[in-house]
Amino acid sequence: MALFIFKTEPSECAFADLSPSKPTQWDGVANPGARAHLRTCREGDEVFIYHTGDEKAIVGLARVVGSPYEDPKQKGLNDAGQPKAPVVDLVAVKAVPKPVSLAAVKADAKFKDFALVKQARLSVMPVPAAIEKALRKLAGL
DNA sequence: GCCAACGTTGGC
DNA sequence: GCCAACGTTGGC
Repeated sequence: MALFIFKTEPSECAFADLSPSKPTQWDGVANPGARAHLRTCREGDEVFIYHTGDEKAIVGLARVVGSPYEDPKQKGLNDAGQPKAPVVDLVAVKAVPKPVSLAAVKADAKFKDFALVKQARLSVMPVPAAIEKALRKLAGL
């Protein structure tokens, strides 16, 4: 079971907009690297929702429902025969007890190679197994 | 197929 | 509001 981080503008699709029961389609991912990560999502994977903008913090935990599929608004396959614009459905699990700010992640040397601080403009990324525990702990999970 | 110019994201 | 990072586009 994998853990991911999805970044979002809270004004676009905030964690609070996700429902615990009715899956929300997570679309609009354009960056090729982010899309590649999105294609690796599987049923039951967990997703930290990170708010950009003024908050800059991991605020919630969600869960992947089903498998990635083609964005109905952008159909088509890439060269590898995969959906060109993959989307996944998410349901809310819960708000994290302790939001993890970007500043807190940056301040901890354990996370210095983490994509969240290293790679700008990546809106979907996996959380490496090596730091998963530390990140969960920071979030109070 | 290279690379300069441009656009967008997102932190500061 | 600025600017660094980085993807994309288009001229050659």
